Amino acid sequence: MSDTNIPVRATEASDSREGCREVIPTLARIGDKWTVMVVGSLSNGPMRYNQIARLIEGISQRMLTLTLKSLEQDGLVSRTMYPTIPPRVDYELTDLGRSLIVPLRSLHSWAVEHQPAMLAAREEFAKREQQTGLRQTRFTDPK
Amino acid sequence: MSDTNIPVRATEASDSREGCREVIPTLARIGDKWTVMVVGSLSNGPMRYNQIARLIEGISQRMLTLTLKSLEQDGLVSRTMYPTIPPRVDYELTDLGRSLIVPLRSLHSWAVEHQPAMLAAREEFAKREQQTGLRQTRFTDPK
DNA sequence: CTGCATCCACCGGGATACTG
DNA sequence: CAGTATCCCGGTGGATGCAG
Repeated sequence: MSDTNIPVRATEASDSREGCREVIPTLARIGDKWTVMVVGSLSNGPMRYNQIARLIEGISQRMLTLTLKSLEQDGLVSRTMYPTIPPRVDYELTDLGRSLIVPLRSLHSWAVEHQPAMLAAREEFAKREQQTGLRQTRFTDPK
Repeated sequence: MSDTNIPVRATEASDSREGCREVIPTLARIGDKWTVMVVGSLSNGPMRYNQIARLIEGISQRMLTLTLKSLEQDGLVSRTMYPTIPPRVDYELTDLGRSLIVPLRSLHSWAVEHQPAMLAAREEFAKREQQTGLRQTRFTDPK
């Protein structure tokens, strides 16, 4: 028995491999910082445009508008306009949008739990860098 | 009864708001498509550089190298070099890296389950766009 | 085979100014 | 208040070439 070299657990292989391809588009849509921030803000209930803007602080009008619009397109956020003067617009998570909070929480847990480990790993890596840097393999002269 | 307008569930408010800030750095690191693809590929066991490259197909050397290096920095992937000729390098998920699969799965589930809903929402939105487009509010003339 | 270095095109996103 | 339109810069990432 035993073949040449391919130890793939074929059972799960395609699952994990193909599986991750499916996450990409979703991740591209909902994975950027502004989207996460906006969804996070709206998770407390409906909000007006400027409320969100002030809450997030650092986001540009442009990005807020774009983010909200794309969220609306994807059916994650609903937009309600009151044609009063001055105008008022409320944004609110849809059921779909709220359902997104679940995986987001999962990510959040992981982040909180493992952030320290990652930072530690970074520093450790930096040190190793320096050490091996002494006998660094330099092909071309540093300019 | 009923007050003016602020229905905030203050209990969870800061949690959700502050909470999402913590996810940002993590998301920035592990949230891009290449990282996800690489982690997904490695979830089946250790792999060599070119194995990954061929498996992912579409990734440039540059991006693969950069992604792997940053993953190594963060302690998510371990790198083992065999100074043979030709050289051989194995990449493998660390425990930390494997732990990442959990939230990734969560995201994957959500993606698979709600992708259709999002697509549907998109098309619906496109239609509404057209309709309201007739009485579109155009301030400046389109050049 | 594994990987760095360089050049370069693209566009994400900030600042600003203007409209309804 | 709630956006829209424009300019513009920095970073992301692809293609190529070269070295251990």
